[in-house]
Amino acid sequence: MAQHPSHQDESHHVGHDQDHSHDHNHNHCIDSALATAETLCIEQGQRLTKVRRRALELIWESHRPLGAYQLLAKLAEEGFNSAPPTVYRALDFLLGAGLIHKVESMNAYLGCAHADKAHKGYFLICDECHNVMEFDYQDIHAALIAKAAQQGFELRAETIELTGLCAECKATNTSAANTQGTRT
Amino acid sequence: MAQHPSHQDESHHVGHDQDHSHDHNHNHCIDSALATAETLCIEQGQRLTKVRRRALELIWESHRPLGAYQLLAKLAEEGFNSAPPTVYRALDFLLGAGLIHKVESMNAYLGCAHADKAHKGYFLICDECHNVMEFDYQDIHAALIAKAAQQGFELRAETIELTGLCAECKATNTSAANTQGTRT
DNA sequence: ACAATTTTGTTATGATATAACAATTGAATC
DNA sequence: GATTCAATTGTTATATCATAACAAAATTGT
Repeated sequence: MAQHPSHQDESHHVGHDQDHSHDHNHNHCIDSALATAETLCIEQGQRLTKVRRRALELIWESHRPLGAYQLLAKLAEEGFNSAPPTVYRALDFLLGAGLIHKVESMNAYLGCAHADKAHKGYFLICDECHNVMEFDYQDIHAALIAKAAQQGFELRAETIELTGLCAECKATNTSAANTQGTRT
Repeated sequence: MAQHPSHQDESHHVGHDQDHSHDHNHNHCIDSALATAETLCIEQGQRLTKVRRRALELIWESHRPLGAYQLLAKLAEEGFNSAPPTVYRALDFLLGAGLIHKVESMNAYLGCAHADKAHKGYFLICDECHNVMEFDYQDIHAALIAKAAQQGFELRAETIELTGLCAECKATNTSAANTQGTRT
């Protein structure tokens, strides 16, 4: 069900248009994500309609978290309806199915690298280049559940958004402006 | 500098208009927070002007995270300027000084219970009553720094927003609708 | 008082998201 | 195939959250 070999604490790099050779083939990610989505939806009797499917693809194709209106523009280019409810409905569906995350601090949407129903969204967000890396961390997950339970709180979803400076920007920043300034 | 005895992993309850007898005197929190704010600002040569000070008070007086426009309305009632930049400037200042947090998933603002410059915002947010409890957890903090460093990422700020069902709502929910439905 | 800086006032607009209701499509049954 | 019901999409309007840009006023240091 997961599109990556299931390491316990794996990380998934999102972004880096210019250089993802060190990473993996992003097209493979998209294909896997879509396949997973199909399976999940069928299993749950939900309909991955044209606009929902295409929205998911576009989100995956984007190398950064995608804003709702950015996504809407892309959909409109392809002949889909261009009114906001179109995109928000697709996003709601995909969020509900656990196929994407919302990065709250960016008001932007990102393919879920773990396609689970656990609603965990753990992100490293670079202040400079705005690339986002999703990570998983079972120990943290367990600790948070325990901490919540200790307060009598029943945990349903977790959002962790860590901001700072990514490795690339830390390197380039000291010498010159980084190469990832463009956004789209 | 902290307004609570400095437990390692303390929790601070925000909310519960009807019942905070089990908790502590909220007025004390406000007074302490304001005193801390004064001290911090003086130390750093920053000016806690009337509108900034009153904004901070109002945020603390609110028993739930306060939206920018809610705060703006309260300020306007008291004769402050009623245009959005007024409130966003105050919020920016208070955020920058580490005196408040933004709850990203609610677009709302909350007094920082630890008045530190570490920019940690760890929250338990109830889906039902929308009360928010801030907590601190040094082990998680350390683990996140380590995890980030492992990716070459230099951590600057942390946001953890955990949603689910609080103890009160878990109890009341099973029998009847909870008593905290109103939103100010 | 004067100049420099910070803060606030003011107008306008941008960006994100939802409400409400009509029209269409899909799926299940007759 | 026609009928019915539910889910999805279209459409218009509006709510909510946030910032740009520049003018006016207040504060600080000299």
